[in-house]
Amino acid sequence: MDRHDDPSRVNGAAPERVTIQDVARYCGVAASTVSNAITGRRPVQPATRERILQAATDLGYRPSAIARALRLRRTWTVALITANLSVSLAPEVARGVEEVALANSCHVVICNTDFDLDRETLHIDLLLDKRVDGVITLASSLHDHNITRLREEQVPFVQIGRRHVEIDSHFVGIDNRVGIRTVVDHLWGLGHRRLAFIGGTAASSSVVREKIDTFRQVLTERGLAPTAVLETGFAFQDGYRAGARLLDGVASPPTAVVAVNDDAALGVLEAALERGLRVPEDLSIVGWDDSFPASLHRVRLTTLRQPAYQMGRAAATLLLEQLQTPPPLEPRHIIFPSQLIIRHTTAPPGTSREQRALSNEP
Amino acid sequence: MDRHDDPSRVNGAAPERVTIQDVARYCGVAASTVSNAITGRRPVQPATRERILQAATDLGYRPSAIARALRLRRTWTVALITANLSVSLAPEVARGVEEVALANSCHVVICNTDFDLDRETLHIDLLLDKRVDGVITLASSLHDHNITRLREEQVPFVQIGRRHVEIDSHFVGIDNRVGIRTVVDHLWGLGHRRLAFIGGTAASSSVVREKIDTFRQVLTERGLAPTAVLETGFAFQDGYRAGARLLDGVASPPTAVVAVNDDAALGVLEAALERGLRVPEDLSIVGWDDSFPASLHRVRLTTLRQPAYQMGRAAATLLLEQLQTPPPLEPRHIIFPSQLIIRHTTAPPGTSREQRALSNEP
DNA sequence: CTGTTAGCGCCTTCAC
DNA sequence: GTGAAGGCGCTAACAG
Repeated sequence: MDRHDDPSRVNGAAPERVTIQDVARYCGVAASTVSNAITGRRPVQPATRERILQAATDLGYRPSAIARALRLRRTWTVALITANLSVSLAPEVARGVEEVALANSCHVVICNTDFDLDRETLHIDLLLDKRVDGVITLASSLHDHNITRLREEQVPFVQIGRRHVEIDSHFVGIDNRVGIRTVVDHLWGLGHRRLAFIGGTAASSSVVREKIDTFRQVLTERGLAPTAVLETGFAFQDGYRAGARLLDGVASPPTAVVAVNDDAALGVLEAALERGLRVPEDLSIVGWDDSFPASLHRVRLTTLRQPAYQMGRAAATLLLEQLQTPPPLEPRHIIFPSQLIIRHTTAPPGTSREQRALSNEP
Repeated sequence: MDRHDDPSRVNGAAPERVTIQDVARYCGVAASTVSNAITGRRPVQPATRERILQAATDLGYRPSAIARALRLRRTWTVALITANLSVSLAPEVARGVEEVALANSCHVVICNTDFDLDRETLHIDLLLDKRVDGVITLASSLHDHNITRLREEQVPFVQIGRRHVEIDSHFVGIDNRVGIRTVVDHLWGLGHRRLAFIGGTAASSSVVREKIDTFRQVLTERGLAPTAVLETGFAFQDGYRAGARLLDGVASPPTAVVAVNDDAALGVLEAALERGLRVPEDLSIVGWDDSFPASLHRVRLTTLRQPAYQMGRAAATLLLEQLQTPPPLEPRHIIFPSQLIIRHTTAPPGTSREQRALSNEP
C-alpha cells in the first residue's frame, strides 16, 4: 500500500506499464509461472492459473510485444512494398493484406518506393533492422539488389503481379500473356488493325516487358506490327501524355490503344475526348485492372479485371503460412483467372478518323 | 579464423545476424564504445571510431531496432487507423503520412477498422502491445473508448477529418460547416429549392452529424426544409441505394443532391443515369473530396476538394514533432482551405423532371 | 576517452 | 508444478 514502493509511480511522468514481474509479485509467484499461465506453453495449476489471469486483467497487464520480439525473434509485423499506394489496385491489395494479417494478430507496414531505388533501399534497411517477419511486394516495386538482400537475410517474401525471372519466389498474380492475347483478340475481332500499346516502363518492370513482348508477338502472328509502343509510365498523366503523342500530328494514328493499366487508359481517354474524338467510334481504348473509376457509368472503360483484393488476401496467407512452418516451402504460384470486362470504350473502328488519316497520306 | 568460433555459423540454419558484441570483439573494444561510435552520443577517439565504423560495414552490422526499442522505449513506428484504406481520400492520405514518416526513419502500419468496434479495439490492443510511437486516425475511425485508451497510455495521436467534440486533440482537416454552406450556396444560386443530403451515418461519425446539422441549418435560414436526408453509408453502393430511394416512385424528388463523399455521389450519378435522367439537367449532384475518379472527363463531378495528400503530410509532421519534444504540446488544429470544384454535374434545374413530378401531384 | 555493470521485459533452460 | 538464473541486443550510469 505504500505508494513509494509502487514502481509505476516513480515520478509524475509517463506512467510505466505493468510488467510480468508486477503480476508475479502481486500473485506471489514467479514471472515464469505468469508467462506459462498466459501463453499456455506449459501446464499451470488451474487455481493459480485463474488467479494469475484475473490479476493480469485487474492490473491491466499486456505483454510487451517488443520484449517478446527480442526473445522470440518474431515481430508479428509484415511489410507491403509498393510503388505507389494510391495507384490502381494497390489500395485494394493493401486492404486484403491487412485483413488477413489482423486475423493473425499481425500488423502491416506500408512502404512506397515511388520507383526510386534509394527510397526502396532505405525502406529495406529499416525493415531489416526491425526484423519484420515477412514482406509482400506489389508489382514492380523492388529491384533485384534488394530482393537479393531479403533472400540473404532469409526474410520470407511474396511477390504480387511481378515475377523476377532470375529469382523464383512465392508469387501471386495473373498470366499477363494470356491477358494481352485476350485483349488483342478482342480488338482484332472488332476489326482493328492499327494497335498501340502505351504506358509502363519495361526497364523497371518485367511485367511491362512481358506485356509488350506478348503484344508484339500476337500482332506478328497476325502479320502486323504495332502502330506504336510508348513506355510513358503508370499514372494518369503518363497515359494522357501518351495519348497526346499518339494523336497529335500523326499521319496514321492507331484505331485502338491497349494501356498498361486503367490509370493510363483513363489518361488516353481524356486526351482523346479533349481532341474531339469520339470513344469508341474514333478510338477504342482498353485498360487493365478494373479499378474503381473504370466502372463508372460515364467512363465505362473496357478493361481486364484482376481480383486485387483476393490477391492481397492470398499473398498474406502465403506469407503467414511460411512464418509458421520453419522449413521453407517450395515456391508456389497462385494464378488467378483474369476476365475481360467489355464496356463502352471498345467498338468496331469508325470511319471518320480513318478517312481523315488516309486523306492526309499522299 | 577458426570457423567454429564464428557465432554466426553455429549450425546450418538461420544465419545469426551480427551484433554489437561481434563488432566490439572484432575491434577489441567494449560494446558501449561501438554504440557510442555509431550513435555519436558520446565522443570516441577518431582513430578507433574509424576502425569501428569500418568493421561495422565490413561485418555488415546493423543495430537491432527491437533491442533498441526495448531499451529506448521508442519503436520508430506509427499507425494510421482508417475505416477503409481504399475509400476516397484514404490512399492519398496514407501516401502523405508514409512520405513524412520515411523521411524520419519511421514506418507506418495501416489499420482498417471497417467501422467495426471489435476490429478497432483489436488493432488498438496490438498497437499498444507494440508500443507504437504514435497514431494517426483518419475520419471517423475511432470510438471514444479507444481514443481514451490512447490518451491513458499517453500515446500521441492526431486526428484527420473528424474531431472528437469531448476530447480535444491534434487535428487536421477542413471546416465542414463552411464547406456545406459553400455547396448549398452554389446550388441555391443555381435556383435549386429541393435539396437532399445522402450518405454517411451520423451515429458513427461526428463529421456527418456536423454536415447534416449545417445542411439543415442553412436550408432553414432560407426558409426551406431538406427534401430528404438519407444516412446510407460511405461507399459507392450506399450512394447508389440512396439514389434509388430518392428517385423511384417519389412524388417530388430533389433537384439537387449533396453527397457525403465522392464515392456516394458517384453512386447517385449511376442511379440517376440508369433511370434515364440527365445530369445535370434533371439532377444536380455534388460530391466531397475530389477523389481521382471525380475528375475524369466523362464524370466531371462538381465537388469540394480536400488536400488529402497535404493533410496526410501535416498529420505525420505534427505527430513526429510530438515524439521529439517530451512536454506535450497544447493541441494544435491545422485547418486547410477547402475549394469547390465546379464541373459538369451541376446546372440550373431543368424542367422535364420538375414538370413530371408536379403532374403526379393531385 | 573507454570499459564494466546493470537492466529494458520476456521466455526458456535447468533445477527442485 | 514451480522458482531461479540467464540471455535476446542494446544503451545509460558509473568508474577509471
